[in-house]
Amino acid sequence: MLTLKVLQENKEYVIERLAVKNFKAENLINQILELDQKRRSTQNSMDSNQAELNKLAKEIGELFKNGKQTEANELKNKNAEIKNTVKIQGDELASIEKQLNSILVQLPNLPHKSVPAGKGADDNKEIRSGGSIPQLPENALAHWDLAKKYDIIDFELGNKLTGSGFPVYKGKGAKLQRALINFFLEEAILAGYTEYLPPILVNEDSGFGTGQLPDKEGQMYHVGIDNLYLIPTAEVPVTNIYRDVILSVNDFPVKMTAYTPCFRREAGSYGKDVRGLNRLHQFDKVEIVQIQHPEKSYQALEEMVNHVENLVKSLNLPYRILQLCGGDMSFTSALTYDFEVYSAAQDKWLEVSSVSNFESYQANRLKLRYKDENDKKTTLVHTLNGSALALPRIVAALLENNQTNQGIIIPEVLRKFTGFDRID
RNA sequence: GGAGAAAUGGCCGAGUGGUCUAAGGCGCACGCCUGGAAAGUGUGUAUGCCUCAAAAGGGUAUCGAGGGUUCGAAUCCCUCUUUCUCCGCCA
Repeated sequence: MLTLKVLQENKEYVIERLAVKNFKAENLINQILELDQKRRSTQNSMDSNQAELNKLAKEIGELFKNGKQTEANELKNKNAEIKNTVKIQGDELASIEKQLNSILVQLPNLPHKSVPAGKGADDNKEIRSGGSIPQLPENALAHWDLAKKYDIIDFELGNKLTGSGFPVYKGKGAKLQRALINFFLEEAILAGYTEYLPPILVNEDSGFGTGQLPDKEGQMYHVGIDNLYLIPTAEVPVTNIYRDVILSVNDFPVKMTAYTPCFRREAGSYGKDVRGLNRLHQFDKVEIVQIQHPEKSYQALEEMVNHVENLVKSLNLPYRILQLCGGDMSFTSALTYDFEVYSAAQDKWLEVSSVSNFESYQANRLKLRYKDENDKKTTLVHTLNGSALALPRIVAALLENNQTNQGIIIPEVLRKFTGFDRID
């Protein structure tokens, strides 16, 4: 969430920036500033009452010790009144803080200066592209047909076991998944990321820390009996490793990677573009996360974009990189690049990665700070993450683009992980 | 799942109602000492919020978390969480 400080000091700027995300902030900010005013005066008054109580308690103690019962009892009466006031003020303060917080979390992150205004996907800006679109044979098939032809992914079986959107990978299809996961993890490790294997169920605090709760509650599967959530991305457990942590300057950069399955309810997106692997309820993904000094976070973002670009390049997939416009960006992001690969038989661009800088927005929720050696103050860090990469759409594009009459050709870089060079 | 024990600062650890403004040690930082280092020695060493133009300073809260008793709680009571030991179950 945004800090109170930025709202107090740069109200007009915040309103202007949030308009880029098509968000009208003025009313909410006014409410916040008013509540904050109340919070401070209440706290101020409560603290001085409490100071008075502490002083009286000491005096009463002294009087008892000296055997002056009567005087002690007089002071006790005086005490009771102040104590009651403190109690009322404490309740009031808690209520104000609760209100304040509930409004504060409704404000999205400020988009970076470079973010273009826009309503949706059509207004995203292409940064660059690469690879070449393949010439497919006349009888080219979409990946769901190829999956059936070579018996490597069974969508109907997933329906039987769980429901739609939970495919079953089989034989070389299953091994291809494992190979991709290994390839992506190895590349991340080579790039200096530390591998983690985190839990895939998280508690409410973690969901709040990275911004999934309370805004996107309906998008996560919830295990009610234990009040836990299935993660929609490894970002959640991995970033939360550093919840409530104070780093020192020489801890930077923190670079972490993790493979996890990801679970998304995708409520409201039935019907369109959900065929085959295009949109699933469970899928595999390798994620990269960085925790950075605020001055270095945009440099880190570029580094992460380059990392992801090298992955799609090495898989020989035609790709393009988009900078998202304000209207298409997530609630928590300050700047996002999306990667899309071209899936030739479907004739579609498919999003396979999203790389974002959250600046201090998540850090503020996470209470993730660093301490400067010189001024001894704590400052919020910047957090970033990106998919590197999400598997299903990569598999879709690989199957479709690499189909030949002799089977599906496995990209060179994957062969040491698959142990085979084609699916036939 | 059942029974018992425990949770204190970066770490170890003392502390069973007021002198806790949390002993002592380790670590770390800075100084002194030294030719340099070690040893020795001195000082400092948490976080949030409020106050202050800022800094300094002051106030307040925090001893696993949340409630309660009391004029006063690290200390007493209740609930929860986690860890350890034993029992049960189990890949």
